[in-house]
Amino acid sequence: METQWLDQTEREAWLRLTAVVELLPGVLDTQLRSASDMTHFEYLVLAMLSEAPDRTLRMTGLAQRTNATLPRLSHVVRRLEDRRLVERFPCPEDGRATNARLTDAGWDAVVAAAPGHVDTVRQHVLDPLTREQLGQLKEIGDALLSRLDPDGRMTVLYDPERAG
Amino acid sequence: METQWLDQTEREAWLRLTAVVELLPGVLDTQLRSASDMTHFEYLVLAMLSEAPDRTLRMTGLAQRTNATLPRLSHVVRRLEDRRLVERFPCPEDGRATNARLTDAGWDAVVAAAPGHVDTVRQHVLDPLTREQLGQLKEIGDALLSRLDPDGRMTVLYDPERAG
DNA sequence: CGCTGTTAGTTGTAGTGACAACCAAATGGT
DNA sequence: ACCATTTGGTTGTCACTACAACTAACAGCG
Repeated sequence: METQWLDQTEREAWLRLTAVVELLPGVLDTQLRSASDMTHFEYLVLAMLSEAPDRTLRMTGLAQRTNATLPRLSHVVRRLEDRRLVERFPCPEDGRATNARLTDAGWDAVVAAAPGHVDTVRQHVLDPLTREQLGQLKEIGDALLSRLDPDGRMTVLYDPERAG
Repeated sequence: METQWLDQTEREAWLRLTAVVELLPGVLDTQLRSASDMTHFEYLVLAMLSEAPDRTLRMTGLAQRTNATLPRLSHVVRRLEDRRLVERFPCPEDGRATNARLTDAGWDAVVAAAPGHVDTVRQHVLDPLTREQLGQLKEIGDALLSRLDPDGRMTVLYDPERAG
């Protein structure tokens, strides 16, 4: 079967998506690293913990919420533990599982980093889009994620608890 | 000044964008690496060269077309050169500049990799979107890139030569 | 010319992520 | 009860990227 090449519309959309995917992480990382001495991914980890009940989450759950693989998360959490921002302890209910909990220092770190990060997100992503485009972006994102992560294993998009 | 936190619409859009940005590179890398023994970024480099006149581009131009920094590109091109997919030679017109040219083996490699790559892009990105959403994605991408890369230094979006 | 500044690119090194191998606890069938 | 499988997580190694420092060549100006 012949490969179906991209027509102009497809090419235009694809070109821009790749550019965004290539450039956005760098912008986020640079800001957080210089302002708060942490990676965007580290920020995500801390932020997810900060919103969890008892500031505690199992590694697997944390991995889902941060779109990460378990090995990657394990390394990062160990480093965060070295910096006393997070602590790990075995899960009482399941001997295999490990819980990660945000320390007070970790809480302070997220609280300190959040405003600058949110500003960056506004400046580079939210502000340039119209209200209508935000809605479109959500729909497009859902469509893509249905293929990128069919089982929704990584992306916990709806959180009925919070979606008040 | 108080930080303006994200409302629900903003949060929904942002959450999905981060997930896509986090997951898409992995999908592309995995497919290309297993099928063609190359990174998505390496593929981009080879593909851009393959479309250039004389299959040759200056490092700076190549960096722009691949949304990369010069140091990063330099390392990657050296590795590609080790694999005989690319060759470098000093630019005759400008003693400072270096030209990168795709070798015949490099050409064969892109040609071999392209169909599988395009299929992956179709499956994971293009197919799940409607024609209308493709247009929206282009507009959204342009809006974001106007902030992520204001000078358009990295993103060479329009290529009048090819945009029949 | 010579000096200064800018542009083009390379290289060293330190930090991170991917992948595979591994271990331990739980589950399930017989 | 017992063994096989699955689940949850960690660790080691290797490859890649970012950042900074550096070199070489051009350009402008006195």
